[in-house]
Amino acid sequence: MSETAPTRPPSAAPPQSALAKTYDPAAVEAPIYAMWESGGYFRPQARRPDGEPYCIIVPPPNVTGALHLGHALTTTIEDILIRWRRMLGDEALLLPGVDHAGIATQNVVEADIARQGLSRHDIGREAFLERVWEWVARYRGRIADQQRRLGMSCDWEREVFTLDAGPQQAVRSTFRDLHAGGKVYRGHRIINWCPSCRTALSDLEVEYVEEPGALWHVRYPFAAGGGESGGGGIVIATTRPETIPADVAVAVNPDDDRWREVVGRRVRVPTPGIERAIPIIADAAVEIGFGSGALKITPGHDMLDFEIGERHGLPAISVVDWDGTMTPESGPYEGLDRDVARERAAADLEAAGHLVETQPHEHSVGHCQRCDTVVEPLISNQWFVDVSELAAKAASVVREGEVRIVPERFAKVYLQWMDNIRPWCISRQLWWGHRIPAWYCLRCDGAGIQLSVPRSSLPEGGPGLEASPDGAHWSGSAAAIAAAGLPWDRIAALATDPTIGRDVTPIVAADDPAPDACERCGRGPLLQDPDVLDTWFSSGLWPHSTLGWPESNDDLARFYPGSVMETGYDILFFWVARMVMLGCHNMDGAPPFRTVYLHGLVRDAQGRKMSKSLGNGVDPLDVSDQYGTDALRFTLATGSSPGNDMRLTDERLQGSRNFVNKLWNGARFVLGELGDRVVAPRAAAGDPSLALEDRWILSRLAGLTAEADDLLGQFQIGEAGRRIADFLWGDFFDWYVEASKVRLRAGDDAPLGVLAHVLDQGLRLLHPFLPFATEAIWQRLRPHLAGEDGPALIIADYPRPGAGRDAAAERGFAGVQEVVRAIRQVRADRGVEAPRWIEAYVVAGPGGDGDALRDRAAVIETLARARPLRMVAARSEAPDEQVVTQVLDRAEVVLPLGGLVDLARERARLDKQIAEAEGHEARIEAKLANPGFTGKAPAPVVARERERLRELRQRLDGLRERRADLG
RNA sequence: GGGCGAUUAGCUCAGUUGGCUAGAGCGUCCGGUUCACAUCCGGGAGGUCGCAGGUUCAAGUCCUGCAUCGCCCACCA
Repeated sequence: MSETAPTRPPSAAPPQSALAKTYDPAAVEAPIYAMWESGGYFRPQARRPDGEPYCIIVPPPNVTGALHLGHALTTTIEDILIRWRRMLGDEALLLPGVDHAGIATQNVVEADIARQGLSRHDIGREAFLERVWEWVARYRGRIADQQRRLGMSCDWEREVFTLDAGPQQAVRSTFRDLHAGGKVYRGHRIINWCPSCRTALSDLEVEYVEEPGALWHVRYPFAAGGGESGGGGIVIATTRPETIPADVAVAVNPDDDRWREVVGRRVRVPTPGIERAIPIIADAAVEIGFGSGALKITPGHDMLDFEIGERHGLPAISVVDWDGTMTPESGPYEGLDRDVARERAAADLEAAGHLVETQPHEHSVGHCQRCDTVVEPLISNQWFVDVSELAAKAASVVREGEVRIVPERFAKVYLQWMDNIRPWCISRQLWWGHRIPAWYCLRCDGAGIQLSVPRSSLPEGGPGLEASPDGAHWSGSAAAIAAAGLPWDRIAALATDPTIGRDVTPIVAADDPAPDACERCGRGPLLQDPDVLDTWFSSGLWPHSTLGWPESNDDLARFYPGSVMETGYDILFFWVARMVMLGCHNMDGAPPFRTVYLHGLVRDAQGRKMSKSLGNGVDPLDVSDQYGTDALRFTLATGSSPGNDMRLTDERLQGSRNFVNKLWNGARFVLGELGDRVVAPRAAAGDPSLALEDRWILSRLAGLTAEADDLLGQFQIGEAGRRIADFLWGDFFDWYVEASKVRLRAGDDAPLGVLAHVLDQGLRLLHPFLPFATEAIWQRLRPHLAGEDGPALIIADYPRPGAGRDAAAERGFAGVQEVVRAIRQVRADRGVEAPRWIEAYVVAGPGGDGDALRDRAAVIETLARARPLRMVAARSEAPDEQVVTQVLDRAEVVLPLGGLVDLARERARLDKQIAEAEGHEARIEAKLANPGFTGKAPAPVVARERERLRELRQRLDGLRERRADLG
C-alpha cells in the first residue's frame, strides 16, 4: 500500500457475531457505498509504480431524464472495467456528467408550461430559460443518485454538465476555430424541418418509416413558346402533388430514349391558377425505370431535387411554410395544411384532366425523432459544418487501428457512414442550448434582419412595418424600425427572436468575450444569433471538454485519450462519430479514446424494445429494490455480449440473486469456521504438505485467474463473470467446501488457510461484478487474513495470473469426483434413501490415480455417503454377487446393494454403456487411422486422442468383464 | 437498392485465433428438513448446432448460396 492511500475510514460493516442467513441488499448497499465515497476511493490514484491512467467518460444522461436499463447496462460495464483497473493499481477515473439535451429538455418544459396554457413565446426567451434551469435544478441530482444506487464508482467531484462554463467555453472555441478554418459556415440550403418543434434537424434526427401512400401520375402539358400547346405532354409520378406549384423543371435521364426528343422543350405547371412554364432537363440522377422515367423537380421541398436544381441553376420555390401550412406561392392552397393540400391538389388535377393514374405506393416518410411529426424538407438559412476533412481523419484513425471498435463489425458500419458523410446542420431554432457565438450588426445589416417589437415601444409605426394580427407588435426589418424612430440600443434589447436574412454577414469573434462592436462599422449594436447548437455538437466535445479543454492541464494530459468509450450502438453516428471527428480536430489528431465498446439494446422478456408508449419500460432502481443491485449488475453483465441485444427476464434476475445469496452463505460458512482465528493464506499450489483437494482448488483458482485476466483484457466481460461464478459455485462451494468439512469435522484446521485464501481471491475476482456483496463479505473476512491491512476490497489488489497449474492435483481430484459421482448416481438410480450409508468398494490399481483415491478415501466416503469404503487393488477383492458395478476411467466402483440389485437392469445398463463406449472408440480409431490426422494435426491433439483411446479401451475391457459376469 | 446481425436442449442464451464425446440457467422428471445456503443439495431426461453445398486430417466455429426474423444505411420521384 502506498503512502498515498486514503486513511482507513470507519468500517461500514463491523464484524458481527453472525451474518444474516439471507443476503439483504437493502441493508448492505447504502452503507457500503457511503464507506467507499467517504474513503475517497473513487478518486484516481495509481497504487503501483507502473500504474497507468485509465479513464472512462460516462455518457451523460439527459439532465431531466431518469435512468433506464440501457444506462444500467452502460454503468455496469463501465464500472466493471473501472473497478478492475483500479484494483490492478491503475489510476482509474470514471468521469460522470449530465447532458442538457437541447430539444428533448426544451420539449419537456414546453409541455409543462403548455399545461398552464402557455407557449414559450408567451413568456419570452429569458423567462423560459429560467423555467428550464429550474427543472435542471430539480432533476440534476436525481441522475447521480440513481447512478450511486447502481454502484457506479465515479469521481463525483468532477461531475460536469454540458452547460457548465468549461464546456460552454469549449463549444465556443471549437465553433470559432472551425469557422476560421472555413469548416463552419452559414448557408441558405435545404434542410430537414420539423413543423412541430419548429426547428431544423440534422439528417440523423430524421427517422424514416415505411408508410402507405399514393403515386399520382400527372400529365404536364407542353407549352408552346409562352402559350398553350395542342395536347401531349410528359407524365411524371409524384407522391406529393401539393408541391407541384413549387416545380421548376421536369427531368429525364439523358440516356432515356423515350424522352430524348423532348429535352429542352417546356411544359406547363398543371396546378390550376399557376401560370408557369418550366423546362424539361436531362439529369443522370433520374432513374429510367421508375414510373414514366420523368421526374418533377422541386428544389424547395426535396433533397435530391435541390441538388439537381443546383446543378442546373434552377430557382427554388417554397410552398410549405415553417408551420406545415401552404404559402402564398402555392396558389390555390395557401393557408391549408400540407396534408389537406395534398388531397385537394390531387382532386384538382383530376378535375382538370391532368391526372393520368393513381396507384397505391409504399414509401418511407421522414419523421422527427423527438415528436414523430412528418419532417418537411425546406430551404432555410442555417449553420453547417463541412465535415469532409474531419471525417477523413476520423475514418483513418479507425482504419489504422488507433481506435478499436468492439465488436469489430461496427467498424465497417462506422466507416461506411464516414465515407459518405454530408454537411452537418448544427443550428437549431431552440432556446435551450449553447447559443451560437455569432453576431450581426444591426446597423450594417439592419435591412436583412427581421424582427418584431411591441407596439408600445413604437406607437406610431412607420414605413415598411406591419402590424401583427393581434395588433400588439410591429414587424419589419431592423432598419425600418430604426427609421421609424426606435433607437438602436432599444432595438437590440427587444430583439429576442429575430429572423436573419441570407445576405447578412455574421461576425464570429476570434476569442471570448463576446464582441461589443461591429468589426465593420466599429459601432453596432450587435445582435447574437438567436439559434442554439445541436446538442450533439457539445456532446462531440465531451471527451476533452470534461477534462478542461481548451485550457491545458494535468487531467487533459493524463486522461486524454480516454481508454474506453462504452455506449449503445444506436448512437454510433450521433455521438461516437462526432466525438472522434471533433476530438481529433481539437486535439491535434489524437482520437478521444482507444476503444469503443458498443452494447446492444436491453429488451423486455418478449424481446420488445422498451418504450414509454408500450409501457414496458423497467426502472433499474425497481429491479435493484427487488433483487439487489449486484443481481441486476450480474444479470446485465453476464447476459449481454458486445453489440448484441439482450432480454432481461425475471428468471435471470432470480438466478443472479440466488448466486449472490449463495456467495453470501458460502462466506458465512467460511467465516463461521474461522471463528476468531487469523490465518495465513495457504496459497502455494503444488505444496506437498497440502491435501489433494487443497492443491486442486488452488490450481483451479490459478486457472481461473489467468482466464479472468485474459477475458477482461479482451472485453469478454460476460464470459469472465460467468467463469468466476462457475468457479465459486461449482468448484469452491460444491466440491472444495464440502471436501474441507471432512478434515474440519475431524478437528484438523489445515483447510482454513485455503478456505480463507480462495474466498479472498474469489471476492477480489468477483468484486467488479458484485461490488456490494463482495465488499460486505470482505470487510468481515479481512480481520482473519494475516498480513492483510488494506482498508477495502474496492482498492485491494486484483489477482494476477502467475501461479502455475498443478496438473497432477487436477487429475487426481477429477478421479475423486468421478468416483463420488458414480456412487451418487447408483444411489439415486437404485433409490437408496438419502441418509443411508452404503458399503462400497473402489477398485484401483497401483499408480497415481489409485494413490490419489486411496489418499482421499475419507473425502469420497463423506461426499458419496459410502461407508465402509474399501479400497482394493483388484476386482477379485470385491464381491461379485448382488452388486452394482460402475466402470470408470480411473477406477471401478462396486456397490453391494443386496436386494436392490436388479440383474436385468444391470445388464441393460452395461449394454448401453458398452455400446456408447464402442461408438466412441470407433470414432477415435477412425481418426487415428487417418494419416491426414496423425500427419497434420498438432502433436498434443494427437497425443490426447491416443490417451483417450487408451483409457476408453481399458474401460471397455472392464465393462465387458462385468457384463460377462452377469451372464 | 446496399450493409449488418440472429437462427445451438421446451424457454432464454454462452460457446473469439477450427480439435466438443456441444455447455449454463430456467423449466421438467426422480430423490432429499446431513449443524453455510430450500434464493439450497444430489441425480436424470432432453440437441442431425436454420437448410444446401464447399474448404480442411478435423467445422456449431471458416467460405458460398438459400430461407425466416430483426436492425442499420440510401437523393425508393
